[in-house]
Amino acid sequence: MLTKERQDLIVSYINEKNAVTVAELMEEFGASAATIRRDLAVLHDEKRIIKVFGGATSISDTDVNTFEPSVSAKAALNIHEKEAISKYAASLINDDDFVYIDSGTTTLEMIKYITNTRAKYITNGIVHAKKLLEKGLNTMIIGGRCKPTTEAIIGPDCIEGISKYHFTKAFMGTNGISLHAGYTTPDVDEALVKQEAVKHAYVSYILADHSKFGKVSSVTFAEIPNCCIITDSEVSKNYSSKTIIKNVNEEKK
Amino acid sequence: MLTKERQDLIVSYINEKNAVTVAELMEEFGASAATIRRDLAVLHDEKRIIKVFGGATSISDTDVNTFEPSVSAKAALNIHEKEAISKYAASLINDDDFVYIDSGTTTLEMIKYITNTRAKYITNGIVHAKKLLEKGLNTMIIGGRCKPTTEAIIGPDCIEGISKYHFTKAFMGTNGISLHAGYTTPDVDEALVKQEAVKHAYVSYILADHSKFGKVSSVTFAEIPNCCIITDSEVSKNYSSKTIIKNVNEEKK
DNA sequence: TCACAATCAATCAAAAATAATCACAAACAA
DNA sequence: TTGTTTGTGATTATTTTTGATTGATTGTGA
Repeated sequence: MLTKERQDLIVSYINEKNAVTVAELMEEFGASAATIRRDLAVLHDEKRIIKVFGGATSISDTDVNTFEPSVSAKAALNIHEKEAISKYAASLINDDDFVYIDSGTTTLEMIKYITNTRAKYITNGIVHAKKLLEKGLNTMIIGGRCKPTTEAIIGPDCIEGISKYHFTKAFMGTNGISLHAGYTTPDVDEALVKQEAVKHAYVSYILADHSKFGKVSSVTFAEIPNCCIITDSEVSKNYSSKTIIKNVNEEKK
Repeated sequence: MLTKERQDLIVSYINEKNAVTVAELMEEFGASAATIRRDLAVLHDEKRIIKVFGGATSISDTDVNTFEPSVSAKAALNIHEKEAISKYAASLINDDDFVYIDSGTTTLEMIKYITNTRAKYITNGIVHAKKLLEKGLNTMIIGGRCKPTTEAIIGPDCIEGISKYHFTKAFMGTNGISLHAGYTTPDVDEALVKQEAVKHAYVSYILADHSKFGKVSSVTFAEIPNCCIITDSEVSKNYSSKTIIKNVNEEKK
């Protein structure tokens, strides 16, 4: 049997079973443990499966408890909520807007629904820039150091780059929203970038589903009143007294 | 049996079976292993099958890479030459180098072969940045306007960004090399970016297969003596008198 | 906490597969 | 005819894959 063939079959097998042990795969394919482990290692690198201690699991079976899941794994969470939020956010873009799009999965989802081709777009997400380009939009990217896990652009060069511009609208992701800590994110470098972006935007929108409320991450990048929150369901009135809250479910009715 | 005829049959056979070994094809077509392998190599270059260790698989069951450049058709030309050039170029990178990687398909190919994880990398290609990140390399990206077709970053912000840095090595692509017009490219904006990159690099390497020689495109971005050409076969001695020419075929001996 | 078992990564040698080279034969052109 | 090109098979050195071994790491239960 071809090496490639066996690896393809292993992926199918794992996707069907959702989780398998090395011993199980040895039995199934008649190969040694070393070979199976090597296969799992390359398939893991190719992001076709997820290698775990003792075996492997399919990609869709994501682990929700990781500190900061990789872009692909994280994207699976709260799909419907994100979709509604993203669609509404995209509809806010007008002609002649100069739009900043923050890195992150929520804002990436939003790009799918952007229809305005007359606005100008700028982002610090590598994947975001590519998606914008594929839609034929007028796209710019901020320069700087690239963070491996989230594929976001960060660092002093990035902040300096942002400081030259003045956006009419900024669409931001966040990891936590709380009354006393404001908008927070786990990475200090990303927080600095977000902070600068919000500072240079006429209006900043925070895209966040209900699960983000009450959470606090390591670093604050903006205070609650500085941004307009776009979320999917009712939240504490404490937030609405300080900023405009667009409840997407209500909007759709 | 005609060579061409046999190759067509091999493609059909592989498409039907999805994956076959060389031994299987020897049996089926009564040819030697050498002949079968030659056929597979040809068919692989023609993108009609995918050659793997031990045999071949059909094109259809390839993993759909979500981030492949749409230029795949164009990229099929001069595969072996580009591969040899790319490998050699990648081998030039040392620890502590600050490497600029120009946008374009040749330099994208080169990233595959980069092994040095201690060097720092910076690029104006969006896909390039993503590939570098996926390899776990220390990656930066230049900011600026994004050009839709080539997914390259260009414009005044890009040039200003480059001007802040000093690269130890720059790896550049080109559309034409000629004695009187120097290195040329069709797009004015891209030319300006390339010009600035060469200006800020201690050594600039031009990656170009033999087909680029004698060609002239719209805009010149550097003169012949300013860069070191890495190419695949002998070219006019007029070039070698003005710069170092690394003949990859000779290098391999 | 500890010990123990299971699992893993690194290494090595053997086997399999490959690429490069050579020589031969058939097809072709002058 | 003669010389050249093209395809083929055999040979050989190199590369890839594989399974076994070993020492390190991880998870489990006392």
